[in-house]
Amino acid sequence: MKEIEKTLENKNVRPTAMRILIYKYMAEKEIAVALTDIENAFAKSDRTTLYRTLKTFEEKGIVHQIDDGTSTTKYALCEPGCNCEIEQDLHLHFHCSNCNETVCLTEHKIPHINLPDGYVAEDANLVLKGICDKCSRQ
Amino acid sequence: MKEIEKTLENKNVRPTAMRILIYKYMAEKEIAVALTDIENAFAKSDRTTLYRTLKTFEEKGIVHQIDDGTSTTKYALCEPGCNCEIEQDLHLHFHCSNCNETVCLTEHKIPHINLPDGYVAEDANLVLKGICDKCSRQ
DNA sequence: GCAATAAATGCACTTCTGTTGCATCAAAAT
DNA sequence: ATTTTGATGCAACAGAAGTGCATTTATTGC
Ligand SMILES: [Mn+2]
Ligand SMILES: [Mn+2]
Ligand SMILES: [Zn+2]
Ligand SMILES: [Zn+2]
Repeated sequence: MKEIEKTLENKNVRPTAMRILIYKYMAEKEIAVALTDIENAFAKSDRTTLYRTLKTFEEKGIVHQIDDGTSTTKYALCEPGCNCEIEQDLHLHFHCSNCNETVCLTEHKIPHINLPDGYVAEDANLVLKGICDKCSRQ
Repeated sequence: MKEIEKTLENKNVRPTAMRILIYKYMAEKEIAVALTDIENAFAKSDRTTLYRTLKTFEEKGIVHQIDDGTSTTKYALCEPGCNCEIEQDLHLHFHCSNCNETVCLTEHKIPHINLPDGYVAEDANLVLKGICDKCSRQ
């Protein structure tokens, strides 16, 4: 608990009760979560607050946004040592079409791509879809 | 015009007036288009019809859907010879953060990725974001 | 501690995109 | 010509994202 407070403070985010709860929630899940997931997890919560909390977390490099191809944006805690604010950590993401969960594969970086002349890449998003390890082992 | 009719018929899609217009519109643009783009291009058009037309086109392998990370789904005509219905053509897409246009880079296939044990990939989406050739030459 | 100030939260409401149900219209088959 | 099928148009809905403003809570300077 004190741990989380310190983490937030280190990132210049005031550790309010709600923020600590959200951080804790995300830390316990190993999968990426949507705004609605958090909303459902905390009955007594306001969507806007959660929304703005995630936005703040993202701006301060505490979480990163994931576009997994479903229509809902997901979020996941950044790895310790990740410097999202400064430069993107271009790892890939996996979305399971069976359990609908999305995970960060932080060890798997997006390979460098040679683009046609004139194109300058600044960011990249690679999402693989299929069956995740949990689902395939059943 | 007759060309388009034949193309549609070959894909088992009845060449109605609206469908021919939509196909023509997409063929003239070299960039991926959103439902709203088509809607705006044809004053006298109904969103639902356009929506269902794109859906039909996709099912019949005439267009493919593109998730470029903006909140709106884009569509682009499939290359002649592309067999989307049977197996995905996993080329990459480029989204320009300056002009906001998305293009297919059909020559650039998504590289094979080695996944951790248990993960089975069936589909992949790779979008590069940055400055496109048109914008970088200015 | 207390007033002034700034930040965080909660509520209401809006916009945008995608989607469905159902009635109507047009085309194809018998 | 009648039946049947497919396409279109209107209306309404759902989900996610985002904004404005009032209120509450925390922080700062005195
Ligand atoms: Mn991630
Ligand atoms: Mn494409
Ligand atoms: Zn799974
Ligand atoms: Zn551009």
